[in-house]
Amino acid sequence: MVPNNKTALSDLKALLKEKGMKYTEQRAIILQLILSLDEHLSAEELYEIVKKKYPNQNIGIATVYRTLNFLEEVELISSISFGKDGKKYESNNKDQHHDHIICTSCGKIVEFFDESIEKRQEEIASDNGFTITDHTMQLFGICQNCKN
Amino acid sequence: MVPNNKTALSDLKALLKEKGMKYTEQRAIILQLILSLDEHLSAEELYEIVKKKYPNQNIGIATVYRTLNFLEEVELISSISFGKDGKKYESNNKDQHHDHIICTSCGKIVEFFDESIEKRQEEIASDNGFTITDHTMQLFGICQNCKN
DNA sequence: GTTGCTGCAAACTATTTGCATTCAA
DNA sequence: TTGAATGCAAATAGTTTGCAGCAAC
Repeated sequence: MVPNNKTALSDLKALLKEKGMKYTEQRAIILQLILSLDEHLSAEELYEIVKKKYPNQNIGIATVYRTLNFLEEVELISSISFGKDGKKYESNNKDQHHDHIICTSCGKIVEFFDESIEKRQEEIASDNGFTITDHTMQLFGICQNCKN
Repeated sequence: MVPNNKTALSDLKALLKEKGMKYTEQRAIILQLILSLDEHLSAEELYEIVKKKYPNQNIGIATVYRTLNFLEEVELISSISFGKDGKKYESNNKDQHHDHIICTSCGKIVEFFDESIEKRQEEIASDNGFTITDHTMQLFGICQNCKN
Protein backbone atom coordinates (compact mmCIF):
# COMPACT_ATOMS: atom_id res chain seq x y z
CA MET A 1 0.00 0.00 0.00
CA VAL A 2 1.20 3.48 -0.92
CA PRO A 3 2.18 5.70 2.04
CA ASN A 4 -0.21 8.54 1.26
CA ASN A 5 -3.26 6.38 0.81
CA LYS A 6 -4.74 7.73 4.00
CA THR A 7 -4.30 11.30 2.86
CA ALA A 8 -6.10 10.58 -0.38
CA LEU A 9 -8.95 8.97 1.53
CA SER A 10 -9.40 12.02 3.73
CA ASP A 11 -9.21 14.16 0.63
CA LEU A 12 -11.99 12.06 -0.82
CA LYS A 13 -14.12 12.50 2.29
CA ALA A 14 -13.57 16.23 2.29
CA LEU A 15 -14.33 16.60 -1.40
CA LEU A 16 -17.50 14.57 -1.10
CA LYS A 17 -18.75 16.58 1.86
CA GLU A 18 -17.92 19.81 0.06
CA LYS A 19 -20.20 18.76 -2.79
CA GLY A 20 -22.99 17.43 -0.62
CA MET A 21 -22.16 13.90 -1.66
CA LYS A 22 -21.87 10.81 0.46
CA TYR A 23 -18.86 8.80 1.46
CA THR A 24 -19.48 5.21 0.47
CA GLU A 25 -17.62 1.94 0.71
CA GLN A 26 -17.63 1.59 -3.08
CA ARG A 27 -16.03 4.95 -3.69
CA ALA A 28 -13.34 4.25 -1.12
CA ILE A 29 -12.61 0.80 -2.57
CA ILE A 30 -12.19 2.11 -6.08
CA LEU A 31 -9.95 4.99 -5.07
CA GLN A 32 -7.79 2.75 -2.85
CA LEU A 33 -7.45 0.25 -5.65
CA ILE A 34 -6.12 2.85 -8.07
CA LEU A 35 -3.76 4.14 -5.41
CA SER A 36 -2.39 0.72 -4.54
CA LEU A 37 -1.96 -0.61 -8.05
CA ASP A 38 0.84 1.11 -9.87
CA GLU A 39 -0.60 0.49 -13.31
CA HIS A 40 -2.71 2.11 -15.96
CA LEU A 41 -6.09 0.41 -15.90
CA SER A 42 -9.28 0.69 -17.89
CA ALA A 43 -12.69 0.96 -16.26
CA GLU A 44 -13.46 -2.60 -17.25
CA GLU A 45 -10.18 -3.89 -15.80
CA LEU A 46 -10.78 -2.07 -12.52
CA TYR A 47 -14.26 -3.54 -12.37
CA GLU A 48 -12.89 -7.06 -12.80
CA ILE A 49 -10.31 -6.54 -10.07
CA VAL A 50 -12.86 -5.13 -7.64
CA LYS A 51 -15.16 -8.07 -8.24
CA LYS A 52 -12.34 -10.51 -7.58
CA LYS A 53 -10.85 -8.70 -4.62
CA TYR A 54 -14.15 -7.87 -2.90
CA PRO A 55 -16.49 -10.71 -3.89
CA ASN A 56 -18.91 -9.96 -1.06
CA GLN A 57 -19.20 -6.31 -2.14
CA ASN A 58 -21.44 -6.58 -5.20
CA ILE A 59 -20.19 -3.52 -7.07
CA GLY A 60 -21.75 -2.73 -10.46
CA ILE A 61 -19.95 -1.50 -13.54
CA ALA A 62 -22.08 1.66 -13.51
CA THR A 63 -20.73 2.57 -10.10
CA VAL A 64 -17.19 2.08 -11.34
CA TYR A 65 -17.77 4.46 -14.23
CA ARG A 66 -19.59 6.98 -12.05
CA THR A 67 -16.83 6.88 -9.45
CA LEU A 68 -14.03 7.17 -12.00
CA ASN A 69 -15.69 10.19 -13.57
CA PHE A 70 -16.02 11.80 -10.19
CA LEU A 71 -12.47 11.01 -9.10
CA GLU A 72 -11.12 12.43 -12.31
CA GLU A 73 -13.26 15.54 -11.97
CA VAL A 74 -11.86 16.27 -8.52
CA GLU A 75 -8.40 15.37 -9.80
CA LEU A 76 -7.63 12.51 -7.45
CA ILE A 77 -6.97 10.39 -10.51
CA SER A 78 -6.36 11.11 -14.17
CA SER A 79 -6.86 9.35 -17.45
CA ILE A 80 -4.89 8.94 -20.62
CA SER A 81 -5.91 7.26 -23.83
CA PHE A 82 -3.64 5.96 -26.53
CA GLY A 83 -5.02 4.75 -29.84
CA LYS A 84 -6.59 1.31 -29.77
CA ASP A 85 -6.29 0.74 -26.04
CA GLY A 86 -8.91 3.24 -24.94
CA LYS A 87 -9.05 5.24 -21.72
CA LYS A 88 -6.87 4.17 -18.84
CA TYR A 89 -6.76 5.57 -15.33
CA GLU A 90 -3.94 6.23 -12.92
CA SER A 91 -3.57 7.83 -9.53
CA ASN A 92 -2.55 11.47 -9.19
CA ASN A 93 -0.87 10.47 -5.97
CA LYS A 94 2.57 10.66 -7.52
CA ASP A 95 5.57 12.86 -7.14
CA GLN A 96 4.70 15.05 -10.08
CA HIS A 97 3.27 15.28 -13.53
CA HIS A 98 4.76 12.91 -16.08
CA ASP A 99 4.43 11.69 -19.64
CA HIS A 100 4.54 8.24 -21.19
CA ILE A 101 6.60 6.05 -23.49
CA ILE A 102 4.57 3.14 -24.81
CA CYS A 103 5.93 0.00 -26.44
CA THR A 104 3.76 -0.72 -29.44
CA SER A 105 4.83 -4.34 -29.40
CA CYS A 106 4.20 -5.45 -25.79
CA GLY A 107 2.22 -2.53 -24.37
CA LYS A 108 4.79 -1.71 -21.70
CA ILE A 109 4.49 1.83 -20.35
CA VAL A 110 7.37 3.87 -18.96
CA GLU A 111 6.80 7.20 -17.29
CA PHE A 112 9.13 10.15 -17.60
CA PHE A 113 9.38 13.82 -16.83
CA ASP A 114 11.51 16.33 -18.66
CA GLU A 115 11.91 19.86 -17.43
CA SER A 116 13.17 21.30 -20.71
CA ILE A 117 10.24 20.01 -22.73
CA GLU A 118 7.78 21.33 -20.17
CA LYS A 119 9.35 24.75 -20.39
CA ARG A 120 9.35 24.76 -24.17
CA GLN A 121 5.68 23.79 -24.22
CA GLU A 122 4.80 26.83 -22.17
CA GLU A 123 6.69 29.07 -24.57
CA ILE A 124 5.07 27.59 -27.64
CA ALA A 125 1.61 27.93 -26.18
CA SER A 126 2.08 31.53 -25.17
CA ASP A 127 3.55 32.33 -28.60
CA ASN A 128 0.21 31.14 -29.98
CA GLY A 129 -1.85 33.16 -27.53
CA PHE A 130 -2.76 30.16 -25.41
CA THR A 131 -2.60 29.74 -21.66
CA ILE A 132 -1.85 26.08 -21.01
CA THR A 133 -3.86 24.24 -18.41
CA ASP A 134 -2.66 20.75 -19.14
CA HIS A 135 -0.92 18.58 -21.68
CA THR A 136 -0.28 15.02 -22.67
CA MET A 137 2.63 13.53 -24.52
CA GLN A 138 3.08 9.96 -25.63
CA LEU A 139 6.11 8.50 -27.32
CA PHE A 140 5.48 5.28 -29.19
CA GLY A 141 8.22 2.84 -29.98
CA ILE A 142 9.80 -0.53 -29.38
CA CYS A 143 11.27 -1.31 -25.98
CA GLN A 144 14.61 -3.00 -25.31
CA ASN A 145 13.01 -6.38 -24.62
CA CYS A 146 11.00 -6.44 -27.80
CA LYS A 147 14.00 -5.45 -29.88
CA ASN A 148 15.69 -8.74 -28.97
CA MET B 1 -7.75 21.86 -53.51
CA VAL B 2 -4.33 21.01 -52.14
CA PRO B 3 -1.54 20.89 -54.73
CA ASN B 4 -0.45 17.32 -54.03
CA ASN B 5 -3.91 15.81 -54.15
CA LYS B 6 -3.04 14.04 -57.34
CA THR B 7 0.04 12.49 -55.80
CA ALA B 8 -1.93 11.14 -52.90
CA LEU B 9 -4.47 9.63 -55.26
CA SER B 10 -1.78 7.80 -57.23
CA ASP B 11 -0.29 6.69 -53.94
CA LEU B 12 -3.68 5.29 -53.05
CA LYS B 13 -3.95 3.44 -56.33
CA ALA B 14 -0.46 2.00 -55.94
CA LEU B 15 -1.06 0.93 -52.35
CA LEU B 16 -4.34 -0.73 -53.23
CA LYS B 17 -2.82 -2.63 -56.13
CA GLU B 18 0.09 -3.70 -53.95
CA LYS B 19 -2.36 -5.29 -51.51
CA GLY B 20 -4.59 -6.86 -54.13
CA MET B 21 -7.33 -4.40 -53.29
CA LYS B 22 -9.52 -2.45 -55.63
CA TYR B 23 -9.60 1.22 -56.44
CA THR B 24 -13.12 2.46 -55.85
CA GLU B 25 -14.95 5.73 -56.17
CA GLN B 26 -15.78 5.67 -52.45
CA ARG B 27 -12.19 5.30 -51.34
CA ALA B 28 -11.09 8.10 -53.63
CA ILE B 29 -13.88 10.40 -52.43
CA ILE B 30 -13.04 9.91 -48.78
CA LEU B 31 -9.33 10.42 -49.26
CA GLN B 32 -9.85 13.53 -51.39
CA LEU B 33 -12.21 14.94 -48.83
CA ILE B 34 -9.67 14.63 -46.04
CA LEU B 35 -7.02 16.15 -48.27
CA SER B 36 -9.13 19.09 -49.30
CA LEU B 37 -10.58 19.96 -45.90
CA ASP B 38 -7.96 21.40 -43.64
CA GLU B 39 -9.67 20.29 -40.45
CA HIS B 40 -9.70 17.49 -37.94
CA LEU B 41 -12.85 15.48 -38.53
CA SER B 42 -14.48 12.47 -36.93
CA ALA B 43 -15.71 9.49 -38.93
CA GLU B 44 -19.28 10.60 -38.37
CA GLU B 45 -18.54 14.14 -39.54
CA LEU B 46 -16.82 12.90 -42.66
CA TYR B 47 -19.79 10.66 -43.36
CA GLU B 48 -22.19 13.61 -43.13
CA ILE B 49 -20.07 15.71 -45.46
CA VAL B 50 -19.79 12.93 -48.04
CA LYS B 51 -23.55 12.42 -47.98
CA LYS B 52 -24.14 16.12 -48.53
CA LYS B 53 -21.41 16.63 -51.11
CA TYR B 54 -22.10 13.49 -53.12
CA PRO B 55 -25.83 12.87 -52.68
CA ASN B 56 -25.99 10.56 -55.70
CA GLN B 57 -23.17 8.39 -54.29
CA ASN B 58 -24.95 6.43 -51.59
CA ILE B 59 -21.99 5.85 -49.29
CA GLY B 60 -22.56 3.94 -46.04
CA ILE B 61 -21.03 4.68 -42.67
CA ALA B 62 -19.40 1.25 -42.65
CA THR B 63 -17.48 2.12 -45.78
CA VAL B 64 -16.30 5.34 -44.19
CA TYR B 65 -14.95 3.46 -41.18
CA ARG B 66 -13.40 0.74 -43.31
CA THR B 67 -11.75 3.29 -45.56
CA LEU B 68 -10.46 5.42 -42.69
CA ASN B 69 -8.91 2.36 -41.05
CA PHE B 70 -7.23 1.44 -44.28
CA LEU B 71 -5.99 4.95 -45.03
CA GLU B 72 -4.54 5.21 -41.56
CA GLU B 73 -2.90 1.81 -41.86
CA VAL B 74 -1.10 2.83 -45.03
CA GLU B 75 -0.33 6.21 -43.45
CA LEU B 76 -2.06 8.43 -45.95
CA ILE B 77 -3.97 9.92 -43.05
CA SER B 78 -3.57 9.86 -39.29
CA SER B 79 -5.79 10.15 -36.28
CA ILE B 80 -5.59 11.88 -32.93
CA SER B 81 -8.01 11.67 -30.05
CA PHE B 82 -8.34 14.16 -27.25
CA GLY B 83 -10.52 13.42 -24.25
CA LYS B 84 -14.24 13.78 -24.83
CA ASP B 85 -14.06 14.57 -28.53
CA GLY B 86 -13.07 11.10 -29.71
CA LYS B 87 -10.99 10.14 -32.71
CA LYS B 88 -10.41 12.74 -35.39
CA TYR B 89 -8.67 12.31 -38.71
CA GLU B 90 -6.38 14.52 -40.70
CA SER B 91 -4.33 14.20 -43.87
CA ASN B 92 -0.66 13.26 -43.74
CA ASN B 93 -0.25 15.36 -46.84
CA LYS B 94 1.41 18.17 -44.96
CA ASP B 95 4.84 19.70 -44.90
CA GLN B 96 5.93 17.69 -41.90
CA HIS B 97 4.95 16.12 -38.63
CA HIS B 98 3.31 18.45 -36.13
CA ASP B 99 1.62 18.51 -32.74
CA HIS B 100 -1.49 20.25 -31.46
CA ILE B 101 -2.65 22.96 -29.10
CA ILE B 102 -6.32 22.59 -28.27
CA CYS B 103 -8.56 25.23 -26.73
CA THR B 104 -10.65 23.49 -24.09
CA SER B 105 -13.22 26.24 -24.27
CA CYS B 106 -14.04 26.52 -28.00
CA GLY B 107 -12.30 23.45 -29.44
CA LYS B 108 -9.99 25.45 -31.69
CA ILE B 109 -6.92 23.49 -32.80
CA VAL B 110 -3.56 25.04 -33.64
CA GLU B 111 -0.75 22.98 -35.11
CA PHE B 112 2.88 23.50 -34.28
CA PHE B 113 6.27 21.92 -34.72
CA ASP B 114 9.25 22.35 -32.46
CA GLU B 115 12.64 21.01 -33.37
CA SER B 116 14.07 21.13 -29.86
CA ILE B 117 11.25 19.11 -28.35
CA GLU B 118 11.50 16.51 -31.08
CA LYS B 119 15.20 16.14 -30.41
CA ARG B 120 14.70 15.84 -26.67
CA GLN B 121 12.06 13.17 -27.17
CA GLU B 122 14.52 11.03 -29.11
CA GLU B 123 17.06 11.35 -26.32
CA ILE B 124 14.59 10.47 -23.59
CA ALA B 125 13.36 7.43 -25.47
CA SER B 126 16.81 6.10 -26.14
CA ASP B 127 17.79 6.69 -22.50
CA ASN B 128 14.93 4.33 -21.67
CA GLY B 129 15.97 1.72 -24.20
CA PHE B 130 13.20 2.61 -26.64
CA THR B 131 13.41 3.23 -30.35
CA ILE B 132 10.72 5.76 -31.16
CA THR B 133 8.47 5.15 -34.10
CA ASP B 134 5.96 7.89 -33.48
CA HIS B 135 4.64 10.30 -30.91
CA THR B 136 1.75 12.56 -30.10
CA MET B 137 1.68 15.67 -28.00
CA GLN B 138 -1.30 17.78 -27.11
CA LEU B 139 -1.28 21.02 -25.17
CA PHE B 140 -4.61 21.97 -23.65
CA GLY B 141 -5.45 25.51 -22.72
CA ILE B 142 -7.48 28.61 -23.36
CA CYS B 143 -7.00 30.50 -26.61
CA GLN B 144 -6.73 34.27 -26.98
CA ASN B 145 -10.34 34.67 -28.12
CA CYS B 146 -11.79 32.72 -25.22
CA LYS B 147 -9.75 34.67 -22.71
CA ASN B 148 -11.64 37.85 -23.64
C1' DG C 1 -36.64 10.76 7.72
C1' DT C 2 -34.53 12.68 3.81
C1' DT C 3 -31.55 12.67 0.13
C1' DG C 4 -28.12 10.77 -2.37
C1' DC C 5 -26.11 6.22 -3.97
C1' DT C 6 -26.29 1.63 -5.73
C1' DG C 7 -27.15 -2.31 -8.79
C1' DC C 8 -29.58 -3.69 -12.44
C1' DA C 9 -31.24 -3.41 -16.93
C1' DA C 10 -32.18 -0.69 -20.65
C1' DA C 11 -30.40 3.00 -23.55
C1' DC C 12 -26.95 5.15 -26.19
C1' DT C 13 -22.83 6.13 -28.99
C1' DA C 14 -19.14 4.70 -31.70
C1' DT C 15 -17.46 1.17 -34.37
C1' DT C 16 -17.32 -3.48 -36.51
C1' DT C 17 -19.15 -7.49 -38.86
C1' DG C 18 -22.18 -10.81 -41.74
C1' DC C 19 -24.29 -11.18 -45.87
C1' DA C 20 -26.47 -10.63 -50.36
C1' DT C 21 -25.63 -7.65 -54.08
C1' DT C 22 -22.75 -4.83 -56.99
C1' DC C 23 -18.61 -3.53 -59.23
C1' DA C 24 -13.55 -3.33 -60.65
C1' DA C 25 -10.25 -5.89 -62.93
C1' DT D 1 -15.96 -14.11 -64.67
C1' DT D 2 -14.49 -13.74 -60.19
C1' DG D 3 -13.09 -12.02 -56.01
C1' DA D 4 -13.21 -7.92 -53.50
C1' DA D 5 -16.06 -3.84 -51.92
C1' DT D 6 -20.34 -1.92 -50.86
C1' DG D 7 -24.69 -0.80 -48.29
C1' DC D 8 -27.59 -2.31 -45.15
C1' DA D 9 -28.84 -4.10 -40.82
C1' DA D 10 -27.55 -6.54 -37.00
C1' DA D 11 -23.91 -7.10 -33.62
C1' DT D 12 -20.58 -5.55 -30.41
C1' DA D 13 -17.85 -2.62 -27.13
C1' DG D 14 -17.70 1.03 -24.13
C1' DT D 15 -20.19 4.11 -21.40
C1' DT D 16 -24.34 6.47 -19.50
C1' DT D 17 -29.00 6.81 -17.58
C1' DG D 18 -33.70 5.72 -15.31
C1' DC D 19 -35.50 3.71 -11.55
C1' DA D 20 -36.76 1.17 -7.31
C1' DG D 21 -34.67 -0.18 -3.25
C1' DC D 22 -30.90 0.78 0.04
C1' DA D 23 -27.59 3.30 2.82
C1' DA D 24 -25.40 7.56 4.73
C1' DC D 25 -26.13 11.39 7.37
